[in-house]
Amino acid sequence: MAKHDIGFAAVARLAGVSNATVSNTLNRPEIVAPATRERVLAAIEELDFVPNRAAATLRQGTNRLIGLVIPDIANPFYSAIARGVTEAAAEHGYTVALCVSHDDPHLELRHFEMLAEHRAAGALVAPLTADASRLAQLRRVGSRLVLMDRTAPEGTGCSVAIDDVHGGELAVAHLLASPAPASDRSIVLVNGDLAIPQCADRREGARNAFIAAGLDPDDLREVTVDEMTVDSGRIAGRRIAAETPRPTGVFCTNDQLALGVIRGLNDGGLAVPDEVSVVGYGDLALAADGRVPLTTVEQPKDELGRVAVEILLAELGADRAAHEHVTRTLEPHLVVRESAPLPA
Amino acid sequence: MAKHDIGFAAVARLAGVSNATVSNTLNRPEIVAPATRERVLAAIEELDFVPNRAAATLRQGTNRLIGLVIPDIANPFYSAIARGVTEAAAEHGYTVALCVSHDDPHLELRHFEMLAEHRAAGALVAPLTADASRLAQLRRVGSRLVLMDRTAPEGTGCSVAIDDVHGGELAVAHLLASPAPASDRSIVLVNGDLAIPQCADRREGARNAFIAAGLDPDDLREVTVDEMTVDSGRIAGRRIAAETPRPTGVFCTNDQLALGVIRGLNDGGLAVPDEVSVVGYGDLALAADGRVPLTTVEQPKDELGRVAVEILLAELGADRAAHEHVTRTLEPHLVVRESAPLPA
DNA sequence: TTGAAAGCGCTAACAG
DNA sequence: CTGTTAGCGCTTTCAA
Repeated sequence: MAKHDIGFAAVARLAGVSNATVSNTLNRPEIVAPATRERVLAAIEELDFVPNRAAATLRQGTNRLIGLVIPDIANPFYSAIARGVTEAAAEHGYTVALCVSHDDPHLELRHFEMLAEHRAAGALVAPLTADASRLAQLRRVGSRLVLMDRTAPEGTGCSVAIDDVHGGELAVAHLLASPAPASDRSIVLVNGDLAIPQCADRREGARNAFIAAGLDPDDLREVTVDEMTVDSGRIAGRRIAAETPRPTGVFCTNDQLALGVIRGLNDGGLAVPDEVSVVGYGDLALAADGRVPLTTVEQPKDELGRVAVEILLAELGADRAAHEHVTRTLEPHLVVRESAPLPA
Repeated sequence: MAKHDIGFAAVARLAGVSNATVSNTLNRPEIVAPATRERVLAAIEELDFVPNRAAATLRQGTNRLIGLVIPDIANPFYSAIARGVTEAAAEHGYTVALCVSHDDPHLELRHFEMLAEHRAAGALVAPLTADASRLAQLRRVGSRLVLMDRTAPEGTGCSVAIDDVHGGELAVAHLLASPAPASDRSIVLVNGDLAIPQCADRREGARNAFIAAGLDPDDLREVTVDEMTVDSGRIAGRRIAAETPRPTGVFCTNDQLALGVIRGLNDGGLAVPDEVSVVGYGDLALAADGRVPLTTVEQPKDELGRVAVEILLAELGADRAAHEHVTRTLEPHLVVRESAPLPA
């Protein structure tokens, strides 16, 4: 990279010091006499010297590199996390290695091997499937891991997650709060596979909202879709429009689904929000700009990424043995838009 | 990362070979006798040995690491590129360092310094602003660069771009092709700042379409917005709805703008596509799912990323001096949806 | 086909 | 506060 590869030796010679002093000016400037420091810095400038991190990594056994392992960078949920991660990492002088797993265990493992070869300081992982054995496999690599958007089982490691139970509760409480008495309301939950922890949590929150309102959670009507996409949402929306009693509110566990449901409801002759309110989840960019701006639960994705970095760095600082695993939970917020306005 | 840091020496001892042979087994297996190779591999397995890339990098002076430098990873255009880049890089055994510049020249420079310290093989850069001096500064770092979504000036380096002139032409040709004779049509271009090369190119394409249809390009009506957002689009849409003659088609140079324009047009009492057709640009996820599915120009973003990686790797393979700079141009495609349907 | 040996550039004791 | 020194683990001639 640097033209003619210059090392500490050349800088030291030009500055008239030893290379230990060059190292110190770079890594612990405070212990170097100001005058010496100036001379070294001048020599560095003069020679266009670029320190070689590979050498430092080799010597120290660890690299200021963090792996970010996610299923898909084009998915806005993950790319928002990635933004938080890159910002926080840059602030701390760490480089981020972007590893996209496409949720392929083989690929994911290869990424971990690469990170290990680079002697990465650790990795932030957002696994799509909860497969415990895979996570165990990951930890086996020995690297420090922080799980994102998933809670690590009992002291197996650090993690940051979003409180989806609370998010589900916010959504349904809002649907229940509208003018008519709660008992007259009929709410439908459109959800994905309950094996996905997020789906199960959001449902639990929805049921909690019923309980808090003095209703029987089993009165929550549920529709399950195979894929959490606009298209399946639309099909679900049509079906819901045809059912009786006509629902007063629909909570979809993601925004794509909600967008589809609104269309499906419209297809079936129901107006949103005039006849039915719809709440989504996730607050994707498309939420605000759909045919009806979506009321949705906003997840602090940026913060999730930032916090993951901070937890990892804290873990690195701690004594290997002394370290207590940390689990942080972030709170989502309701963003009220037209698809489910505030009660009048 | 590896438990107790094992090196070639330990593997060599266990396999009863020298460490040169271990190195060869890993890097040039074909020159090692099969029996020997087996023994080495077994020892590696046995010891859970993870090679140390820092050592290799130190020795070789270069790292199998590619920097991806973009203004914003949460922007779907860039995250789509990132997907192509990570896929292609992984296929070639390269690691991707994600560097988000927020279009801050300082930050960008710091990222380049980091890449240089890591002895990265090169960097793929998508600069938001075309500032030539900044690009020159980047090349000064000495690293191999490939510009993305921008054409490198005359032999200054490699680049991959999308043919936005052609894209603009596709969009307006489609608007002009609808049933009524071309001469009865009135087209409005809603565009951002012409100082942005993409905006200028798309406009040029739009004018080319007029010429191709035998019309005077100066008859293309133009509206310029400050920001290319949904909100400014909406304002522009309202203004356009109030103008006479009423336009038959509107071409917006990005999808956010198009979404806003549709709303603004609706606000002004014009139905899309019944009274006015609207074409966007970019084919973001939100294009398909807005209030009216958007006809738009799809940019091959994934491919842009993949091609950038390939160009970089080709450049690395070539002799430093012998290398000819490569400029590739990718063709966009029109995706026809409801906002501007095919002529009946 | 395999081995011996010389560093790559940096850090971290330790001594001065 | 600064210098000396001994590697970190790998690649790469050069010989055998």
